[in-house]
This record gives sequence, C-alpha cells and structure tokens, in this order.
Amino acid sequence: MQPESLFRALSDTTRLRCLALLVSHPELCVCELTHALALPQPKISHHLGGLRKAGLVCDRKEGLWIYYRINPDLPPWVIAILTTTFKGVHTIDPFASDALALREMPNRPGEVCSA
Amino acid sequence: MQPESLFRALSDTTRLRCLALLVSHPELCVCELTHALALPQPKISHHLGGLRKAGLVCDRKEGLWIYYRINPDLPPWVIAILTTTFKGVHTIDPFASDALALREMPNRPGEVCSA
DNA sequence: TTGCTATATCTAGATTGGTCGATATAAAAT
DNA sequence: ATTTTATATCGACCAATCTAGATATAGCAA
Repeated sequence: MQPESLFRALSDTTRLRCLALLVSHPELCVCELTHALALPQPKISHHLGGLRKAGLVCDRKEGLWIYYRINPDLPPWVIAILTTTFKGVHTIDPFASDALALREMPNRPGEVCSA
Repeated sequence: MQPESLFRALSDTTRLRCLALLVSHPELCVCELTHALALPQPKISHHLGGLRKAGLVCDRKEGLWIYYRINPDLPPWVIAILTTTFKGVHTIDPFASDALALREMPNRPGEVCSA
C-alpha cells in the first residue's frame, strides 16, 4: 500500500463519509450507505469501487445486496490512520449526521439489530 | 482542518516527500528540499505553497533563505496522522533515499550541524 | 415470462490538479 | 549599479477526477 494511493482515496468527501460509517460497523450494504449519505446510488457505487480498487474495502454478495467492509488485511499503520481520523472527526458533520441517519433508517437489510 | 483537505495535501508524492523530511527535522529551507528530492526548484516551491495554504507547514524568512517547518498548531489528530505515516514508510524509497541525500548535502545553510 | 429491487458501469461534461518553462521578486555581495 | 543566489509566481498544456444521468446486470418474486 503506497501512502499516496491511501491518501488519494481519503481525499474525497463521499469516500471519507463511507469509510467513517464502515469503521464503526462490521459491514454495510450499498443501500444503507446511500440512505445514510442521502446521495445518488451510482455515486456511492462509484466511490465504493474506488475504495475497493485501492484495497481499502472488500465486498461480499448476499442475495440482492452487496455488503462492504473495511479490508481486514490492511497493514497496521493504515488501520491506525483510519481509526485516528475517525476518532478525530466523528462528532462533527457530516460524519455525525450520517451515523444518525443510518441508525434511523427503516427496514435495514441483514440481521443487524443495532450498533 | 477538514480531513479532506489534509488528505488531499498528502496525496501527492512530492508533498509527501517534503513532509517526511520536515517531520524529522526542526526546519528546512527550499534549497535543502530541492537538493534532497532532486527536483526542479519551482516544483518544490509550488508544492510547499500548497502545504502552506493547507495549513500543514509555516515558513520563516532569514536573509536569502526561507525555512519551512511543520505547523506547530496543528490539531493532535493531524500530528498523529503525520507521525504514524512516516513511522510506517521512512525505511522505504523514496523516503529513505531522500533522507540520505539530505544528510550528504554539502554547504547546507543555517547552523544545523546534524539531525 | 414480466416486473421490481439492488447494484454496477458507461458516457459526457466540467473542474481540478500536476508539470514544465519562463519570468518576477528579493536580498546580499561585489 | 550590477550580479548572483534563493525563492515565488505565472501561463500553457495535459492528465486525472468528480458529477450526473442513462443504461446494463443480476437476483428474486409473482
């Protein structure tokens, strides 16, 4: 993992907002992220594709849904960057309101009951 | 400090190489960075300007030289990002060879004797 | 089959961002 | 005053990237 590609992946608001939710949830599907961020689905998918290509997330298909999660094989210093960042910003918008919108989303798929 | 602007500033190789040297030295002037990275001076200045505009570095003029240093007023989580990153990559190129080239630079300005 | 939901991909347009070379500024020395 | 050294800025060009919208794929249900 080259630091330039990591930081390039982190340099976009949409990708940061997705990652912020993913670091505090085991996995999330595209429709959950789309609802939480209130952005067009193609835009979310596009940026998730960028995160996947950069090796930051991986995905799993289950029925109609595709669940994304933080790549568990990331080197420790990259994990440290992610956790440090989102500890530093999780109380400010848009990150705080994204987390709230996700909690209040009705009919979330999967067996996730709360987080 | 918005996380997007921080990571945008870190997403370019030239800027990362400058920051890597600056985190391990109290301050460096443009000609030291130009020598260490072996890049055209306008390119170095241009990227230092970007880092200054992003609030990551500040500068000090002394005679003919302009010394840059990491902005000491950065929030702690940003400092943590910087130190974590360069602890993670200081042994690999180009960061390792930049530090070597700086150490071997003849006639370095200022009263810096070593680091 | 038809239809619906979830997701991905494609295209076009616009904006940003990096590089390069030339030039400008500024301080010191002769 | 002229020259030299150090640094910054400007302008042109090119490449990368973000967005938006339309369309494609894929699974499931009736």
